[in-house]
Amino acid sequence: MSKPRVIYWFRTDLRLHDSPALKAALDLEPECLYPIWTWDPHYVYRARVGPNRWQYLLDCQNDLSQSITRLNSKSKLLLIREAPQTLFPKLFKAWNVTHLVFEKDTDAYARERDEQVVALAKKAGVEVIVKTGRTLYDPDELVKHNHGKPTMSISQVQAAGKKIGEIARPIPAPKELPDPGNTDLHFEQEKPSNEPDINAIQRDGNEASYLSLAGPNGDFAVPTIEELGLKEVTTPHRGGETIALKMLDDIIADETYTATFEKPKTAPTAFEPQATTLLSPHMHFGSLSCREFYWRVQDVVSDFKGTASQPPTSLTGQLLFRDMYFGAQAALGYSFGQTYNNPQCRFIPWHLPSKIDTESGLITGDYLVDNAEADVYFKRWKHGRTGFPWIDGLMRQLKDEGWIHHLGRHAVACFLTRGGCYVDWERGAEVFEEWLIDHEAACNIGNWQWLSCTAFFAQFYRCYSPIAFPQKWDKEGNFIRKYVPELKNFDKKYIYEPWKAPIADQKKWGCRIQGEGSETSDVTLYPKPMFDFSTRREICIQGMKNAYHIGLYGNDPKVLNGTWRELFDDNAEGPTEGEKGPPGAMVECKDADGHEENGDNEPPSPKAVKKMAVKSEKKAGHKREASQSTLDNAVTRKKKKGAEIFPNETHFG
DNA sequence: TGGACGGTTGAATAT
DNA sequence: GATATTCAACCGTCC
Repeated sequence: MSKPRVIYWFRTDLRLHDSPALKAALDLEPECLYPIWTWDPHYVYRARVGPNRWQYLLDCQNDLSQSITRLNSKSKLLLIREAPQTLFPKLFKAWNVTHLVFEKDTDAYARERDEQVVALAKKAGVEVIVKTGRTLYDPDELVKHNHGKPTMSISQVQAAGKKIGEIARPIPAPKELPDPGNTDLHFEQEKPSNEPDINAIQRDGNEASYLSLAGPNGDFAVPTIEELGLKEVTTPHRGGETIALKMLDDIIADETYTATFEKPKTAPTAFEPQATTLLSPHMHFGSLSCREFYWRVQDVVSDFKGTASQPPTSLTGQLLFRDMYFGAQAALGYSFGQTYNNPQCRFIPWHLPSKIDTESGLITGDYLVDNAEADVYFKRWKHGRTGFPWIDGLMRQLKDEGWIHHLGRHAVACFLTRGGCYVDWERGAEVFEEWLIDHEAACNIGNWQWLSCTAFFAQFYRCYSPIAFPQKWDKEGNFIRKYVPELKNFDKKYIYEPWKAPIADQKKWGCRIQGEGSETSDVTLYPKPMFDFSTRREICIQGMKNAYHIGLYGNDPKVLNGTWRELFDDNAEGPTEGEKGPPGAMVECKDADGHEENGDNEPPSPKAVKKMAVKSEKKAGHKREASQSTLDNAVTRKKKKGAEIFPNETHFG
């Protein structure tokens, strides 16, 4: 009997150390092992991926390929540019494959894809081996031991984990690898459709990833950013297992840091160096195993002489949160990523709700503008032009570097949703998906639900102040001086609220506080705050209180069919007007019009807002655009400029 | 059953 | 300046 001919399919496990699936492949003692990566059009065209995360992925692939070659000079990572669903049947035949091995992936899309691939393998007579390795526990096992329910708290994860048993010790990297065997591709490439191409906005060159199966040189090489047509890479953070293991070594060498780490005490304002480990993107791409991290930390903690920190605030506690979100996603599938039809997610009538495909019950990736002012808030938030230096600094760091501290993510997420803009958390999650180099769908979705108080967390009256909160760590405002350089000369007294600085001082410090964020290149200008924070906070808290009182969840029939509006006052915050409407929080009208300008640009008090809301006119057959007529006026003016500010926002509204 | 309690990371004020 | 208390009051879990 001939020896196995094995394809090892790399996906979210771009490493050689502690890979249970790779070990399973090698345990077959194969005649040949093909280490492959399939260039999935889902990632190229459908998921939101900015140039920085692309670069990180390419780093990981290059490093892995070199590591493979070090173990066997005939081998490397073979990148094949076709969708796995169409490629595998041809590949099985061409390479006479007997086994396909890969690491389990419980993401909603990945499950669908892998089910298809397994079925194709079965049809071709290829044996499939799938091993869990991405998380501390198999997410499906966590769910099973949590009474079949999504894991929604750390105590549930701990209880379920206890039943599953001890977390596995890491497996050493292989010392040798079999030859890959014949790599001829004597078959036609099936080019995937690039419609819709959600990543078009990430490119300024020609996207050439599918020109040929084995790449432009026919050598299966990792593509370049240029080949993918992507815009400039700006992050200083680089990927790859070699870097990841070095970073881990450095962390572990500092025993006190490792053993006494408490996440809530780390400073979101710290840079060079940051206060946390920066290992999250390595976890995402699998260039570092979470069990490797867990046990290296745990062994330091066990030997530590002082008082070590405990989960959930300790380093290992961070991994439990990750597993919790994976467990929630594993149980809920696609519905985890949206409010609509999600039994665990509270329904809040946020502004800028997602469009819903009523056939599938899934969000489309596009959204509706129920309120022009909220859309301006959202775009100014996204591009770091809110006029709140703490928020703008974080958003600029996110856009440029692809990483911000966890508490910084809290600050901007609270601000966009329940603590300022009252904009749908799904909008924020999409921006993070686009820009974060460590974007992990489960964790990102879960954290946005947490911060928006729609799941996992409920204390919506605990609201992050963009002025007071950062001062807990950075009274001098050094973070602001780095990421909002317009304000670098401002006195610390005004650094978090520069609009309060006297005009004479503003001139002296070389930056005037004026305008609405349209001047993006002029460093002598910084915008006025886009609203009065305490006013907006009151409006939001009232809105949350009201929505909590009504108490709907995403799978409520009234949410599914749109009759939830019967339960909300027409003047409540959000697209609440009328007794009937489209499903979810969808709205029929998109653009505000016909409002007169007045010169008053001051934010209204909560009382004034209430009064204006009562006065606002209703037009028959035409939904109200915003709850406050005066705010509409201010917005109409902003909106015209807004269209010029963000010319690239083609996929929005 | 209902009341106590915990919930990784608030803010303002008092000591 | 650091730490404790109060603020107003949410949810889900647990006994």
